[in-house]
Amino acid sequence: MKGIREADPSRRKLARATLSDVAKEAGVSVMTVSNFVRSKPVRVQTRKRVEEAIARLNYRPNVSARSLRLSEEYSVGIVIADSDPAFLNDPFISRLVSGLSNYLSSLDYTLDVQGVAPERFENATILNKVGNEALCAILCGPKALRKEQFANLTRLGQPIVVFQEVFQSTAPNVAVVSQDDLSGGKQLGQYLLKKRLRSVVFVRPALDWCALEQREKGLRGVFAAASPSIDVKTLIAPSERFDDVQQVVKDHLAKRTPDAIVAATDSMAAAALKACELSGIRVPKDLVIAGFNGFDVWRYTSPTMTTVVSPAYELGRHAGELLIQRLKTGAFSKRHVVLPVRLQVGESTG
Amino acid sequence: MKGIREADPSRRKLARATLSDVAKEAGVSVMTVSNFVRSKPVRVQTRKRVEEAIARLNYRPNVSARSLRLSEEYSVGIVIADSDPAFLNDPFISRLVSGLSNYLSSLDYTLDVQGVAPERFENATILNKVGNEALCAILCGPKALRKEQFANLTRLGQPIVVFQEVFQSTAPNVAVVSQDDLSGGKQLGQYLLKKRLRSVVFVRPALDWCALEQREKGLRGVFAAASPSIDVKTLIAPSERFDDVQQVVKDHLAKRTPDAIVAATDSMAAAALKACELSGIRVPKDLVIAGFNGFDVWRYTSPTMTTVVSPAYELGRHAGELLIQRLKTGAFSKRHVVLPVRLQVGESTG
DNA sequence: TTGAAAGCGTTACCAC
DNA sequence: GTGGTAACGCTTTCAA
Repeated sequence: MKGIREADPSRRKLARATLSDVAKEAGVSVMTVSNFVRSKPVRVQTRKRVEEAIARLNYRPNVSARSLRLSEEYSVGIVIADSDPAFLNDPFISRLVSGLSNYLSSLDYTLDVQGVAPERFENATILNKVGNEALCAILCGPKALRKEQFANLTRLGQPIVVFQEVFQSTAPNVAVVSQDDLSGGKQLGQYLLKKRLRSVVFVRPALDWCALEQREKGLRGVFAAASPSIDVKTLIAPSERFDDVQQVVKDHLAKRTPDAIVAATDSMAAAALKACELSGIRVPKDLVIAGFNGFDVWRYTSPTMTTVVSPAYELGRHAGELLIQRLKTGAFSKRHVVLPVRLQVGESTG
Repeated sequence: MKGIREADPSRRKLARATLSDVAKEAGVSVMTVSNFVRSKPVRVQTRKRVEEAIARLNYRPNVSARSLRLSEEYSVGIVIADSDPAFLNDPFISRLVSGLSNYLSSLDYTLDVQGVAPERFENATILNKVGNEALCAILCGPKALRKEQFANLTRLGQPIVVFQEVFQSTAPNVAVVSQDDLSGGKQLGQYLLKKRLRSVVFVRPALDWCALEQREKGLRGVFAAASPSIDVKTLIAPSERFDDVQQVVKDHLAKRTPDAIVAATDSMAAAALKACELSGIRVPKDLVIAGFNGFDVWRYTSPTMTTVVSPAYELGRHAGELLIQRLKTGAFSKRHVVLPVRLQVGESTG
């Protein structure tokens, strides 16, 4: 009988070569093979035989068995609450996940990705299996809901990093990683202040989203401190979808033309720009526009968009570092990390 | 002694409650708990005790142990070769992965995501461990390299779906899922034919990329068949980066102005549009522009972009279905799937 | 340097 | 309906 058991079509998985299959094939003991696989010293002569046997049998280690034995999973999960089924499509999220994934890969960790509708967050299967040593989460939805989800995450006991949240982590297993959206709002506000504006409209989606609050707060703070006469209005679009934003801005412009529109994200700013174009309002001549994120959208518009650049990739990478360190040392080195953002001036503000 | 062992900070992971911990706590056997967890019939009375014990101990099943026992991982991996570290940032990839992830989640499967530089593909850790029942892959780079990677993937023995590849799958464990880029090129060509063009420039990155070849082939085929007098040139940008494309198009426009520019993707088309703008060429009046993908970029430009819409999300979803069916039945129902694309006319072609 | 045995947490199988 | 036992593939421990 050969080392590999026959494939059984009724089984889900093809039977694969195991350590002992390789051992038999190479005429050595299991431990010798195991040592070889884990780069422990093995005599050159034996080493060669093992190497050949592995190649012949196409052996690859079974991570489940290894994990079970070591109580280490070498795997991290990320749950992303988003109302869009194409949750990775958000450039903030795609960059963040890329950064996290790359850092983990460099340490031979695996990243499990799962998106979930905000209201079904608790049902995400990734939360109900112990298969990851640690978790990351991006929450979404009304504050009360998020608070509950945050509390439930804490209760899981695993090391967890939550992105872009306002809540304080009360448990030693939870850390929060954010970008400085408050400062982003301030930076943009201070820049716009120089434009001697009298009226500003802040466009945001109806969705309760923590970063947006900070952006608006920073912006309003600057204007309020500088001059009480500047009129700052908030315009709420039914969603952050292009058409919704465009419509809401268009309707507003039909009534009056402000000096500036600041949108919660660049793509919303692009929608506002389109609305201006359709309303015959020239940007930046009649009206200036700015957004947040600084990913790619700012390049595509004409004029190019003034924006506040988000360090999304670094957010993911940073979370990875924090988590791995937590796993290695048993404690988070920091429980709250805030990365800086940076204003990038484009043509849309003159 | 309590059921849960003390946490040992030197260990990577907190010790968690096991089935037998719960069994002791509830005063029943391990099997009863196991049965309960897996929704097998358990007497109501016992059921309640188990339920409480689980809650008290915060028990969650250990997937490694389960996987080991069942030889089922309930996990699929995807390797994405990309020269950009923020590999998920490509909207085609982010949609594809979202579609795959959501389908798998709905069946309680997990998705492991790993990006890798094209030349380091073989080193991707996800390929060297058995921890996924099946794999998906997006290759990238010169054809010869991709062919070798394709062959190596085949050799892994796991069920595999490769996206957007030209190679025939010779092994029963490999399927290829693509979109009909050839037809996309043709559709766009046929539409442009009505514009009575005499000269067309196709802009593409230097990178060898299988979908692009098909798009160009489809496009050229239509023009060649319709009229040998139409001049079709290919303009190669050093990369698909915005600046690179913009520069290359600008340089070309300095020499001559074609009737149409077709770019390999919408973001490249946006770069071409910007180059026209800078060169004082009016779109679509002096020159028409079109791209491929139909994700979001087409909305942001002004004029909006004519494009060929890619079913990226469905590609991912379809691969998921194929893979799960393959795992269940032991054979792929189809070894080659091609999803249709669709022309979407915007303002950039008049 | 190599080998034998125990055990990680779970489930299939068979008794009761 | 419930419980005991063996086994999944691996690594740690201890002996040779």
